[in-house]
Amino acid sequence: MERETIDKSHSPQEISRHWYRFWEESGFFHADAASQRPPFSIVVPPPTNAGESFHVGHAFALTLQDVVVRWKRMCGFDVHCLPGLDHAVISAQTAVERQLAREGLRKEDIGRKAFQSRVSKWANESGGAILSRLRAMGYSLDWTRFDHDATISRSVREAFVSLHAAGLVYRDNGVVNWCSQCGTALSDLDVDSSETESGRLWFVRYLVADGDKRESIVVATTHPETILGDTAVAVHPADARHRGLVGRDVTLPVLERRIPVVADSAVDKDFGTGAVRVTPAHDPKDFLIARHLGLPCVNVMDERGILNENAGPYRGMDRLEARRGVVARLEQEGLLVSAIPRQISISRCRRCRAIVEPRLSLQWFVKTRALAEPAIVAMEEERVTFIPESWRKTSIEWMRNARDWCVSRQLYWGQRIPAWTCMACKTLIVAREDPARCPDCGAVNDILQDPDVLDTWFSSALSPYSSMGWPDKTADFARYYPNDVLMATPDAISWVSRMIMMGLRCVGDVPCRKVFVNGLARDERREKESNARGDAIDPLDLIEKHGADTLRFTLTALAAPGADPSPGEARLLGHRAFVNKLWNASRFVLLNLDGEIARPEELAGELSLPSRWILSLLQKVIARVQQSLQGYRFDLVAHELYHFVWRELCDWYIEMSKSLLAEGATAAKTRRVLIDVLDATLRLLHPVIPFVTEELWQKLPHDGASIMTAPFPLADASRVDDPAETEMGRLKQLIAGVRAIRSLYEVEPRKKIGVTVIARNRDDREFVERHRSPVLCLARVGRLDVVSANTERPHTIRHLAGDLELRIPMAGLFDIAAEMTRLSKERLMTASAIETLRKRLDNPQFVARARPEIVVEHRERWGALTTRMEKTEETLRELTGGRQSDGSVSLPEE
RNA sequence: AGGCGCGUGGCUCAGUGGUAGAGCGCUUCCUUGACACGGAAGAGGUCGGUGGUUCAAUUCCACCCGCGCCUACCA
Repeated sequence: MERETIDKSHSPQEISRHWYRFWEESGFFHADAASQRPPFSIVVPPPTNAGESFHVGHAFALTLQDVVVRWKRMCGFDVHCLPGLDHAVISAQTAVERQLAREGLRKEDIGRKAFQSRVSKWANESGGAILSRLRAMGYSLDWTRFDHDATISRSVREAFVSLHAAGLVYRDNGVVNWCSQCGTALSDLDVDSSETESGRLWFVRYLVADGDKRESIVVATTHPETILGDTAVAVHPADARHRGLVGRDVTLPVLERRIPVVADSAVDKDFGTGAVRVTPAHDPKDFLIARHLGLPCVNVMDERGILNENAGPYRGMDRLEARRGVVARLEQEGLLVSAIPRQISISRCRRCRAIVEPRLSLQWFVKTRALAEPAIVAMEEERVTFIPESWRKTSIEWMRNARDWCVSRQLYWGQRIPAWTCMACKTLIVAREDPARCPDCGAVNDILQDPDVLDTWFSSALSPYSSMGWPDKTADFARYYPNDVLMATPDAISWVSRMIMMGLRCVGDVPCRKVFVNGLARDERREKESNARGDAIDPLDLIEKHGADTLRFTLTALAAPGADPSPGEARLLGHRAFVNKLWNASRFVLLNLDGEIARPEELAGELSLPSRWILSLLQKVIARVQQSLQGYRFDLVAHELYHFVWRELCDWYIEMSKSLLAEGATAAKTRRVLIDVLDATLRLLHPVIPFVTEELWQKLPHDGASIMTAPFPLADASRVDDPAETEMGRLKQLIAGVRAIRSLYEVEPRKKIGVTVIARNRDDREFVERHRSPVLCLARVGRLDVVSANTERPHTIRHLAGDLELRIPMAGLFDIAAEMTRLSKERLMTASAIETLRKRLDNPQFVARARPEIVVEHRERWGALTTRMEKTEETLRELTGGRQSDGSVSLPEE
């Protein structure tokens, strides 16, 4: 048979590109709605196309997702998993506005149409960068179904119109988060309010109008410039200090406007002076008070954050300029009582980082509470389950507290709101199709569409079914909805919550049955990965340096529930070494295939101990890996396979196979076992490290076109062989025991030594004889004797390897004092272990109340330790005798 | 302030009501034909603190301390 050659190490870049193209061109990623196989579908949380592309957090969630996808596919499922990419309307628009600014232009200068085509171009480039990273990571996504614009806009209209008809979407004036740099409203989730800055709390005196000059009320404010928009001063109705002023007017400083003093229970009596200025256009709470009491609203700022005509002398200034002006004026007029330093929390736009201020404007809102109720019920009834479970509570909590969601954005780029106004009769029309005429007055002209677009998350929330062609009744939708699972990062939990609300409302079922939430990716400084900070790690750099398999294996191994992975350099190197180890184990197998190879059915006959042992172990590994995958314990999957490959297959089986391959009697079967075990191992590893496993699998004798369509291994109970595992355990202990003594006495690694085993009985003797060959080879023993207890020679190194007693005569000198120190330490350790057990066994309560098998186990352990103790003490006595004669002992050369 | 989570060897993390584990790092020795991205052997932890439940607590409970994430408030 002609076999491929294999290098000493592999080149991840080349094989990755090669195999990804092969998989994609072979159509292995496609879902097939006509398939007879059971369906399995996954919702992809779309990476935001925000120009910063794709960070480690995405790589983390998507890697775990691809592990599931590949595993399910190998288990025979027809898997539906599409690449996702959301519009990120603000980011896209901001990026293009910056480009324009460099050309000295504003979006208004080039017009909506031209602007949109520029954003579209930008989004394609930026999106392309993300999509190429998804490929580089090896994600097996169905690219043939990736079509993110055409159907989405129909889905969005359908959802919006039906929600509006049900009264769950409405248009109203409201105080919303306003980003004056982006020039748009933002939802609560678009705002980052974690930052504080040093500011001041100013105390300002408002004089009572028509009153005594001494009558006044003092209010506190952190934003003095907005007093220009005050329309009242509010106090608590039960506050005795101010009761007399309620109903009277005060004079607004600077503008000299008369405003009333009102009572409202929303005021906190204990804060500041207990009197609060009411600025309905710039504070959500004040807005509610004003609405309640019928107070006017005065907006003093335009959409760019510049003070407007309502600001009197400060018109045209920005906020800080106006603030300085107002403060100076108040000081001049003696109305500034005091100013104390204070940390003020500031809100920033998550996209452009500009400071966000509340501002009154006409917007579209989604009634979150009403949508949340059925979603909360669905979670409580476990129609959606969370992994880890605790996220359910977080999601419910989020839904309970969510305020109405502002979904309109004053942008040029994004899904236009399907609402029109008839200029003739002012009727508001919300419709699926562009209206040709006004349904009210019949006008055909001057029906203007709302200029606003929808929040990115509005359409993203629909993606679990919009991507399947909803609202059309497509075969995909019928087959793959609801999705089986959604795999998300923790910061997407509010997005997931909205998705569940929208799914239940729009299509009447949850978007997915399970939500898996992974840990939060951190950088090497253990800080949260952040796009906004701009120094996030680009997974592409890691891939180029270490290979996608290494990155994937690292992320998988770090995916312990609740743990926050940080794929630092050292960690990646450790896992890269594993990939290399696997490569070289495969190389060993490939280089040893010349010669007869037993047919699979021949393994049913007699087999060597190591072969029985590794096959038995493999079954257990398969079972544990399956179980871990089912429980989303990706960390355990990685650790299990790491340990099996390195610590069992390589360290023991491959080592022992060397002598088995050298003997005619065992060689053919050993080749078969090596191939079978490696083949199964590669298939087990394929979901985690797809590229290298494909490369190796293709080089090995194999059936089928690709490892990714090969069946995932199933445990074969008939191969489980506990006696073989026990026997192998004893053998490993014997070899390790000799090695430990060699190392302790710094025996030259090349030098062969002699070992005598003290056989207690026939069983011990036969055991050693049976395994003479691996002991000679793996422990570098030149001569192995088995003697009865009465033939032991004094003054040799004595060692207990498990239950076997070894005597190792050392060539040359050995230090009695050192040997005694070692044994004394061992005696001490053993004594303390015996003491602990003795105490328990002497306690009548323990014997009476502990489970009987525990008591038995304690007795057995106590017995074994006592025997060990006796041996150790015996040796110490012998050594003491030896020292009495000459202080050290010279032993004959072996 | 509230919700959730986390505190186990130098680092990152598993785990368990009854002998404390892994990977990386560290120490010593070794280029022996799969692999120096390697091999062999080691060192290293009173499992955050205090109480409680129990024959027995790193594990269960309570409180405390420290850290993280999220939400809210901040005139």
